[in-house]
Amino acid sequence: MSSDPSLTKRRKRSSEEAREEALNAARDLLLSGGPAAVTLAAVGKAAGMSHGNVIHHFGSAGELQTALMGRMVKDLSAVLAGAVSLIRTDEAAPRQLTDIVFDAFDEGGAGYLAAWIMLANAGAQLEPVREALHDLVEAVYQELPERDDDARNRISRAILLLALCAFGDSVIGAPLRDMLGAGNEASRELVTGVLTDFLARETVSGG
Amino acid sequence: MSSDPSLTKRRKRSSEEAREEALNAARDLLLSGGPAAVTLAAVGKAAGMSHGNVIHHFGSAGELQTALMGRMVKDLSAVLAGAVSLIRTDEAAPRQLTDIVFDAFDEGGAGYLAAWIMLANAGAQLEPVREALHDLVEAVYQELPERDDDARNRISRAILLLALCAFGDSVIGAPLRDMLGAGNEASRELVTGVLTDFLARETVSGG
DNA sequence: AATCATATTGACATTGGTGTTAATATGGCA
DNA sequence: TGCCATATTAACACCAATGTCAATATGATT
Repeated sequence: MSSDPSLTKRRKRSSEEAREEALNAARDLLLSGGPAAVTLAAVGKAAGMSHGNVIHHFGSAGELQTALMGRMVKDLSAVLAGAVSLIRTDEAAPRQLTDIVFDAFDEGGAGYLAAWIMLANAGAQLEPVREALHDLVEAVYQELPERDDDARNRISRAILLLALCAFGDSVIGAPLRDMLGAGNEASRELVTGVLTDFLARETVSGG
Repeated sequence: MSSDPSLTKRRKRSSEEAREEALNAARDLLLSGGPAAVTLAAVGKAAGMSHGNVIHHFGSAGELQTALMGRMVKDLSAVLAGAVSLIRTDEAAPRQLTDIVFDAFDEGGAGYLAAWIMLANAGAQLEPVREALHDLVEAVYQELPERDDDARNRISRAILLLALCAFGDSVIGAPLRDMLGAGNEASRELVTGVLTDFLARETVSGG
């Protein structure tokens, strides 16, 4: 009467598996319920383990937060790196670049995460993004027919605007677009237009 | 030995004064320490009252949060309304408009607040901003020499981009600009340039 | 001055999140 | 199969934040 395999009391995962499942649960909780929803008990329940076990794998609640931030920043960096390789192989129309970065920020929850990081005064956590952004600027730059300091500068500015808008849109875009009577794609179209201008202006000097 | 006026044990403010002082303290705490720093005890201490008194004036911690959100949204709306009247009197160069909105988001802490609101799934709190944005679009629109649906649409998009960037820059702008080697004014200059394009394009059709 | 409404306080109870520990089950390995 | 490292758990103590309440001080009004 106690041999039902579906009623297994415990399930022993590897340390990495346990961490990964807990981080996935924590991420879902953050996106659905905000920072306050990311508690040890809630994460444990969502991941199918006791809250004590979560502590066992991360050390403390704070370190769980840090790990979550680190993983999502890593994901964002990976997506940006993907954009880099795409740019280097394909011709990567501005709209593609826009979509990649926008998707990275809202699908992966990177926007909410970044906002959380900044609100928590943990801006240093974003550091790994620096290299990814740098690579992205460099990749776009290398695609330009005319390369000089001014061009690289222009690309940097374009990426800055792209990142600002992608972040902003992921966090507050929905209500803002609604207030302004703009469609779902409005922000992306807008940024794509600006990017196109920035990239097409390589023959004109100054501005 | 007990007649020192500076040692007054209690100070009885009006209900409105007490609320205002508590909200100011709560706002400062939010900006300096993040959402987690806004506790009844901390707010009370910063405002010079007991935490019980804070509850007495707001009803609960949640209602304090709601009140804080409401006040800061109201402040933001007021700043935007100020931009409207400025546009209607002065000629309001794009850079002025940029500065007003950017300042509203980072000086008043509206950016952090909006991020907090969105993270907490309280997006409905932003509703009062709708009218302010609408008025702003209308004010800029009325300044255009050539007014038609397309022009109004273009203004809406410009305001959307302005708001997205102002919000994004106030929350995550500092680290992003640093990563991209851009100066403090980079975001504003960038947006001003785009705004100028949007406003100057009134003679050209389409795009 | 006496009265009154209420802003204010301190002490208490409660709840929820965090962290600790000892005991237990699990899966790999010899 | 038996052993062992460790993932896992339940029960505990602890603390911080929230909320309640009775008592008190304060400023205004009469």
